[in-house]
Amino acid sequence: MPLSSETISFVPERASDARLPDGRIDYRKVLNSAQYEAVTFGAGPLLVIAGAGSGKTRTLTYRVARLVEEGITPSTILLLSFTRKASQEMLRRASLLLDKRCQEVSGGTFHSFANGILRRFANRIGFPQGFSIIDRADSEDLISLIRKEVGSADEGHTLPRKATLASIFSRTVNTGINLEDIIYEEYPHFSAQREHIQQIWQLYGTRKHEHHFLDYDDLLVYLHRLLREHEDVRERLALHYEYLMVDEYQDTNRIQADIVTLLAAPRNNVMVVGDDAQSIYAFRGANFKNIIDFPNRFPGTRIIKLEENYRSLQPILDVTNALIAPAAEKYSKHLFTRRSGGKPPTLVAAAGENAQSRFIVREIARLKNQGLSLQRIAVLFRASFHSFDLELELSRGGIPFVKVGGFKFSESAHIKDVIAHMKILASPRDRLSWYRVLLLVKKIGPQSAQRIFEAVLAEGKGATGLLTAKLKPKSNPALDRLKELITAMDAQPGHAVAQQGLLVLKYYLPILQEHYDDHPRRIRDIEQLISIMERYDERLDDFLADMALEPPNTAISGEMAADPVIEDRLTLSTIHSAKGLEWDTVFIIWALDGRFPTYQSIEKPESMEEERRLMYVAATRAQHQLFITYPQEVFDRATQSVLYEPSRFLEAVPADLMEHRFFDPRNMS
DNA sequence: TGCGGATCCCTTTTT
DNA sequence: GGGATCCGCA
Repeated sequence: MPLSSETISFVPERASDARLPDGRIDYRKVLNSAQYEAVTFGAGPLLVIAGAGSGKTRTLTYRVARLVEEGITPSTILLLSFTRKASQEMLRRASLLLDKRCQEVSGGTFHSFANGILRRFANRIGFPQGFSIIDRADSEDLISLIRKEVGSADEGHTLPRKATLASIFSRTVNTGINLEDIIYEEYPHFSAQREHIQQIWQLYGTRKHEHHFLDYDDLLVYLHRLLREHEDVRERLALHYEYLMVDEYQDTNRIQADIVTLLAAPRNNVMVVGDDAQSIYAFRGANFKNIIDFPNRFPGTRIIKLEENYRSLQPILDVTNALIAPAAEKYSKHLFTRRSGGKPPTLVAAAGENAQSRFIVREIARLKNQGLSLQRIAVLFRASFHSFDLELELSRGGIPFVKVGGFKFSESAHIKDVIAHMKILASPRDRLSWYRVLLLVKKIGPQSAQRIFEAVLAEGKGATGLLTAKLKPKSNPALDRLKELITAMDAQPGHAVAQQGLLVLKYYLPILQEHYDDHPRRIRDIEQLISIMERYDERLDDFLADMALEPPNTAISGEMAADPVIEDRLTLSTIHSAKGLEWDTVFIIWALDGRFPTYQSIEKPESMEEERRLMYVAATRAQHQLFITYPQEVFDRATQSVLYEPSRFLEAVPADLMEHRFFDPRNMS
């Protein structure tokens, strides 16, 4: 588990410190005046602008405790946050403050909340037999099938790749801008193909509907539609949820803001918390103007600013304030701290990529010798692949780490393969999963897969239809093995999820060994997946929904990362996945112009603003020590150019606020 | 029709 | 360095 030190440093107040004589929590004593005001705010709309490290989580936690303490029924409080982990953590802390009633507070991500509601009202949205959630990879696979059908009849032009198509589609859904305009504005090089793209888009919608698939965006779209078009449902929900709280409001998109508005009316007991300076999800349709517009949506909004920073020492805060100063943000804040002392952050120019990695390894070894535990250190980067070289050096140096963000465990081919076998039992009409399963069988290619799928469908008996369907090549030993698997899984008493997983593993093992040289590692991954399955008993649908909505966010790579015995590990994380967390010591690597900011964003002013906020988010994770490093000269394949300038965002930081160093392992002893 | 090999492309962040 | 695509062979 990627433990942030925040998890560790949160010490629930000792009863004697934090209680009034009558045993109630003494909020005034443990909160500053702005936090206190937010926590004790009564009814109506409330906007809390919470600067980095200003006790945002603390404020939400105490507010939950306070509402429950006042007698509000916990399940009528709805806490929407960015990750399920974040909301669980808040409820856990609230429980420590008050009691376990806080665990009954409703909460989760927008997507998981939507999933729950839509399952209850599936008949209202046209899916009386339910639906399955497809993740980004599934959605790309579906798009890819359609893409092949539509083909590109035009001479010389090629259609965008599946991933690009998926991004275009998601963008139009989440921003509400129509497809043509998205293409013209953001993908002008595909303008000539816009009619084909439009066609794929329409077919994608039809196919999803036929298969009862909802992709991530659909969860929000259908929830929105449900609330808008079924007033009785909206009213029921709005009456049920007396108090709404939304964390990280700066990262919501238009649909999410509308959902909040619909759920809140007419009481409008809605509290949103966020920081416009930390908005980093515009690429997925988030619009930080939501937070600016909140008071317009909810007239009479009380605005509270949390401006005292409890996280970072003054020298770090000086640097982060300088980093964000040039940003065109709307809610101005003046972050200050009473935590003086500490050294200025260090800016390190390394001789090259590997020198940068070696610097990190050397520095971390030094910190560890000084007694700092690895759990309290993180290395942050813009893109997942930026840590590859460092991962090798860390392994070589014997420093255990966990990597968060980027490619996920659940996205790797072998995990998807195993899950596809479970899915064909749960939803036998799922074409994607059938194709995936069938293509793994020897001698079966796309043509046969399609025929077999149609034949099974025609049997109308679920996955076991494969046993009776008449298939062309009469004998195929490999296919017979698949039939045996389906028989065995179907015969599983009660269909215990983990038992089915074990059957799949046994069947899949030879395929895995043939396909991958690194099968031992992949087998371990699957075993880990099976241990996750054990938590679900016989609830296969829940398991599959959770794998799509809340997959484990840690990427497994390398021996060190996979060893469960080692507790104290360094965290490697994308900046996006580090949001909301904090560590004693933070390293930001690849602060090199062209990498961070990425070369893709350099020509786009809005993207550059977002990159700047990312740098701000990264730097504000540090409590006591901050290192920013960049390799001095690197050849970049993508742009065919040499990158050598430090990140332009560093120009905003006066030279005397940082200590400047140069590192070349060849010149060191 | 399946499959392996060669070649040309682009390479971010996540629910 | 990986995916999409094309081509030739079984």
